[in-house]
Amino acid sequence: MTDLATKTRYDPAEVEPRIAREWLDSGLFHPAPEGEPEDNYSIAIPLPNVTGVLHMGHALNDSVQDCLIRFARMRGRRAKWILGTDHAGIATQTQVERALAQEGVSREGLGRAAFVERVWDWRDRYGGQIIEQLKRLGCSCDYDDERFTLDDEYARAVQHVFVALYEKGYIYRDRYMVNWDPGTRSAISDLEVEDREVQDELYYIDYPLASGSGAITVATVRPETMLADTAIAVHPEDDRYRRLIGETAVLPLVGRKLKIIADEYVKPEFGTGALKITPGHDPNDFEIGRRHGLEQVSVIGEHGLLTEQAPERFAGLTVEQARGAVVAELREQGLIARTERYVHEVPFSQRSGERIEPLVSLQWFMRMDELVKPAIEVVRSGRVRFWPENYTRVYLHWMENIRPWCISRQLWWGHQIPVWYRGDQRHVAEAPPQGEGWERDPDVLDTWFSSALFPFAALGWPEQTPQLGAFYPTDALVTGREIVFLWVARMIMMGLEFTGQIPFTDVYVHAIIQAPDGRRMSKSLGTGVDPLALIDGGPRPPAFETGGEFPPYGADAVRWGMLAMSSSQDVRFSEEKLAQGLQLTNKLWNASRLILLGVGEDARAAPSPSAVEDRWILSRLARAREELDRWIERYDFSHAALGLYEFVYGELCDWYLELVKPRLRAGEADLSATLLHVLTETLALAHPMIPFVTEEIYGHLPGAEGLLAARARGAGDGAQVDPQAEATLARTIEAVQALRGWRDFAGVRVGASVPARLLADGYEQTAEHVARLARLSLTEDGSEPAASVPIPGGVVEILVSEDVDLGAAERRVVQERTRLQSEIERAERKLANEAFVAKAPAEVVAGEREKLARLRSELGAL
RNA sequence: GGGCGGUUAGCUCAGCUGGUAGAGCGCCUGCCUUACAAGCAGGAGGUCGCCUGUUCGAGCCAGGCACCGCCCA
Repeated sequence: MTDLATKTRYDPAEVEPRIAREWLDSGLFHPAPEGEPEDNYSIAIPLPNVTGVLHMGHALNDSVQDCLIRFARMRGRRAKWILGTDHAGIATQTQVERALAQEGVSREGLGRAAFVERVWDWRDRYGGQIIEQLKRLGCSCDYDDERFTLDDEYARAVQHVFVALYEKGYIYRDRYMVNWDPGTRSAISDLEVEDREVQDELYYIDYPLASGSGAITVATVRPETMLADTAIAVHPEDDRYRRLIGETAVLPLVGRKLKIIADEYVKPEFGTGALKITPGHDPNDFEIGRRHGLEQVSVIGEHGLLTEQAPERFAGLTVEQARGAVVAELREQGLIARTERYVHEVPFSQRSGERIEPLVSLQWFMRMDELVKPAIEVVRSGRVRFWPENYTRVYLHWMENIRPWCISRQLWWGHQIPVWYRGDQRHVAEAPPQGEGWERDPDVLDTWFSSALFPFAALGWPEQTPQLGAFYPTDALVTGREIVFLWVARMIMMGLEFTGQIPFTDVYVHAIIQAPDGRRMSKSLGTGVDPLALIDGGPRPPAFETGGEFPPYGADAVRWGMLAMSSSQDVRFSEEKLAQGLQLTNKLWNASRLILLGVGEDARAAPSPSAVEDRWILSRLARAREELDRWIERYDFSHAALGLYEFVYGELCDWYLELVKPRLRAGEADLSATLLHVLTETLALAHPMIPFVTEEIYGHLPGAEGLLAARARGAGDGAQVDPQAEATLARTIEAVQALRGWRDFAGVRVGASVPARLLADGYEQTAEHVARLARLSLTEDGSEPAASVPIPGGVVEILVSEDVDLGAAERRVVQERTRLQSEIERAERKLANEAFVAKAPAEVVAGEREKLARLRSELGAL
């Protein structure tokens, strides 16, 4: 244990590993599966990706969750933070493929079984990294009960769900337009697609009319897809083209006959007002094609190469090459009327960064229209609440417009779809079919399909396990807004469908920590911060102005800083907040030293107020606890963090400890007991936010038993609000501040004790405090005052002495008089305003009158 | 195109139902005062993005504008 007497600075690097070990060994984070979910408290962690390492988003997300978990635990609830990692299909597969590529091996070369084995190896070797990092942050997850979404047990839950939904008719296979990601060579869901602005070339192409009388010109940014055109569409009201509706054009280079159709989707003002329709390669055209019963032609295949359905000379080309070839031929034939620059939004894969190729392909889909209904209901009715609540509308809007979910992925790493085929036969079941010749569907499920089951599958569902009985439904789900749809909404739907219960009651959507440039932190832009570099010290990201190294802030400072930054809107990363957190830990450390080195070995914590300041600090403590509780219950962590800081600095250290120092030196027993009590309770208040330093200090308390983390807070402390003591101390503090300000202005030497008379009411119990903290020597002497300083309830007259600069004192008086006069004028003007007196609420007017009276008497006293 | 949020001190952010603007950092001055110099005490610094309105009174309410960010299509 750290030596209190000599260590004047709190040293997180020395303390944290030791405390972390104690916590883990204690078994505290691994609660027995007992009791009822209503009494217990649980949170399912947003599954970190096995390939991942901690980033700033986690640091905030996990600081919040641990604060909630520790808070609940210290209020006597059995608290479980459900831990797991996600197999992260695409991300993991890509990472392993990249590693293989270095060895010159391809996934295909290796074969599926061997490849999957390699991924497992990789996962076993590197997959635990983020879990170790959570321990470094001090997170009190249930590490003894960790899930992986590809564990056998979990996989059974996933298959069970697939089969059940299939049997209900919610899961089906269909040819449909999907977002094909050529980078990962898989379909991806709408939610994994992002639009980016791109500058393209808009080509105007003449399509000759079959009648031979001229041509119709269409505009397109993707001329290569013309090879798959099956119609031309115009707006039904467009006079320029009305006469052509029903006619036929001839597709250049291919010769296919294209019917000219009318559809309201076409915007007459865009391009020429005539739109080539390519149902096989454009989502909007796909819909139009369905409406008009058009043929679908696919000239682009899954590898992004032109297929045999294209004219032979194009087959096998890449999309890029095909565009060049098509444009060249069209030019040769004089069919390109003109081109122009065109800036527009184009879908890209968030996974690979490549441009999405919309393709029609055979995929598995999930109907959401039925599942969505109860999931909308539970949010509408408030059984599931969003914090902040405006996410309710965002959620409902998305849910009300939900579309089928493409759940199959052309990957090898993941939950392989439990469907087998033999000729025309299809077997959908958790177990493989009997007999020869069956072939399993090669696709795997979207990773989010399995993570949607996490809150209950992690607890052993579909078995009715004790864990499930004790901890499901969970209480809160803490997340950034980017996965509200990807994950939160789907968990609610799956939870309701399969357990008949909401998976959690509260969804807290927290802020996003931005880089100093006001944008999302990004590794590639060099604006990402590694939380471990903040804890241990390490290089600042290249894009940071200050450069150099982060000092080692320690886990508590990082956690406190994260919470302090976590307001309801996005915030820029603020290293100052971490520094403030470090100051707080250090302050607590030193305040504890003062107390612990001052009280006797045999002192024990107990509230034993014997002076007004004792009642005051107990009162403030009670209030601080009440406020902190309320803030945390409302997921307002920045106020909770700052409120704690304010209590520790502004009340405990700056005033209470200063007030009681003489009594502490005198070895007063009641005071020792009270001090220990106040310290213990303060540590308990602070612990959910800054667990390490508080646990460490707790270990030094005489008579302390067990772990602070396991201690119930506020247990039998009798701290209560005492308005009388608060009023007394409020005026005492104000008086000291007024006097200190005056001293400084009047140039009184710092150490000098100034003779003065205290002529004010309400200082019966605290006159000595005022005198000591403002360095006055109080006297009844009737000599002429050099100055008089207004304080609440009266005035302090400063007597003439060699330490008082009379000129400066006089200037101070003049300044003060001017200020008072202008305030008096303002109040008088307000009260002279008949409209104000007549219409403002009576108490406001009365308040103004009181203020005026007070100002006048202060002016008089000068 | 639709929607949401933001704009307050040099920086990062608070500011509850409208009643003369706050914190931390930074800056200035003074202090190594026996818990803490990663500290203590004191101080300077704001037309609350712009315009119009409602009101006795607007950072807060309403309408408009500008810029920034995010979400959905």
